[in-house]
Amino acid sequence: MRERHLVKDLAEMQDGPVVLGGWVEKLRDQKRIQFIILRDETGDVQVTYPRPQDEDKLADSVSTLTNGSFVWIKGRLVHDERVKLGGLEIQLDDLEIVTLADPETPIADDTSIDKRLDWRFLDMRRPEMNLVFKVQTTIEAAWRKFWLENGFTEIHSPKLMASASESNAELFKLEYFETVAYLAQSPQFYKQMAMMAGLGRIFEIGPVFRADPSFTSRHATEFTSVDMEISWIDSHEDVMNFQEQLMVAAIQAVKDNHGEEIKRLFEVDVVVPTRPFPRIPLAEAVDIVKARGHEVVRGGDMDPEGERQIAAHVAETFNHEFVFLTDYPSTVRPFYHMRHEGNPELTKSYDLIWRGTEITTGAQREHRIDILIEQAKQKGLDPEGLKTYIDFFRYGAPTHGGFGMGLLRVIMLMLHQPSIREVGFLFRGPNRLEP
RNA sequence: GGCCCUGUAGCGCAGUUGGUUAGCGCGUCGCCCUGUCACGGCGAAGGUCGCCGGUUCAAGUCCGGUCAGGGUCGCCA
Repeated sequence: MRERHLVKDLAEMQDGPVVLGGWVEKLRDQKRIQFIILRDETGDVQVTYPRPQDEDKLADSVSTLTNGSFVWIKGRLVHDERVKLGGLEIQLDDLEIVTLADPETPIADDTSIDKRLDWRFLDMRRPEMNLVFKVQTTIEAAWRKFWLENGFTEIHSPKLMASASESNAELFKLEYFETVAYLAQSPQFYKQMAMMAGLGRIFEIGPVFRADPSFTSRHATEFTSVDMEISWIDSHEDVMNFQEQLMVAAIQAVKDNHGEEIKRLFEVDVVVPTRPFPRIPLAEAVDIVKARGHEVVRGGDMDPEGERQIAAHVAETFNHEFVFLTDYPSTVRPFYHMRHEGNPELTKSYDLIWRGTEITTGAQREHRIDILIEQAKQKGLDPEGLKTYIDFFRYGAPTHGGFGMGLLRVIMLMLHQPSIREVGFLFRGPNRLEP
């Protein structure tokens, strides 16, 4: 493989010969001097070529360049205060055109997100987009580091299933030889299975699918779910405690590695949250929101405006961007959430809200098979249809709990972006299967 | 799926009460330009006004339908 220098390293290098590979961001083609703004995945640099005489092949070659063309540049690095772009430039010695680009691009920086998604590979040449995926990589690495240091095992659960993992709604159905299969909408049952398998602590980062015709800035039909499950917990408080540490680890890592660049490109200050995060029982949160003038109409659950209101309350009262809403009513939670001892109306569950957007649902799970079956029946589910799942609990089960978190929502909120579409590699929604 | 909004050049937009040849900025192309850096100057190309139908002497403009997109709600992560 041909060695090349990266633009981001040039500032620290001494003047001398360099080789760069990248694409033409802008060509300023004057009669006597030519400037190429060259970009690679790490930054922009000016390449300069003063035409030595009227007839010059290299200058003619530069003139053929179009924006977006991929090229090799051979030249000499020169630090020069005149150059506003980083105080340095490359004096061009040789140009190799790898591929010329069509001169007119179908999108520009101010193009709406939907058209930019059509041409995502062009959109992602923007430094902001490059940074988004570096941030994502840093977040996942921080989580993995935390998990590995705390004795977790990684699992990869199947995404093809014979039946629904939770409800029959929102399921994608597909042909499967002589029968049908469904795409997993959650690894929920499998990560619980791992507890009964004695794995103790597990995590999974993987795709999930929801056939939900939802048109909002924070929903997709396929997205990456971050899941964790742990045994031997006393309550959902133990799960929240782990999640806090994960969020702090990720945000600290992003701040350390990309804080300045995020400030420069997104004008966002990355704020590492303090622990513990505020915790508010849901019933109390509903009252707080009501006192602020927003009546939550749906029975005992929080609506999006309520989540924004409670986030505003928490920001004012605790100066905190996160809040755990805890102890949701059993009416709005799935059958496998454990209920409070002595109060079956409430579950040992929580949602994590970050700046007004829900990013996580977590809970202690019901591990006692007879109670689990009873709760399924109360939800109108047929235990026969859940046989594979319920059998997990038949041969001994530890107490356990966990959570699922939307990766794109975390990144969207981290970078203060208006939509998960801005921060995903490619978006999948009810109206989008391409590219 | 409900409600609201938007579809006009490659991109972002303007278009008056329905009235001649549909404009502006960016981009693209051509010529000029010795250090530009949002380079600059001069010029040019580029349009089935989302689509179908209706009203009218006349529709980008009004009406109906339809398609696409956005926001929001429901639902969730």
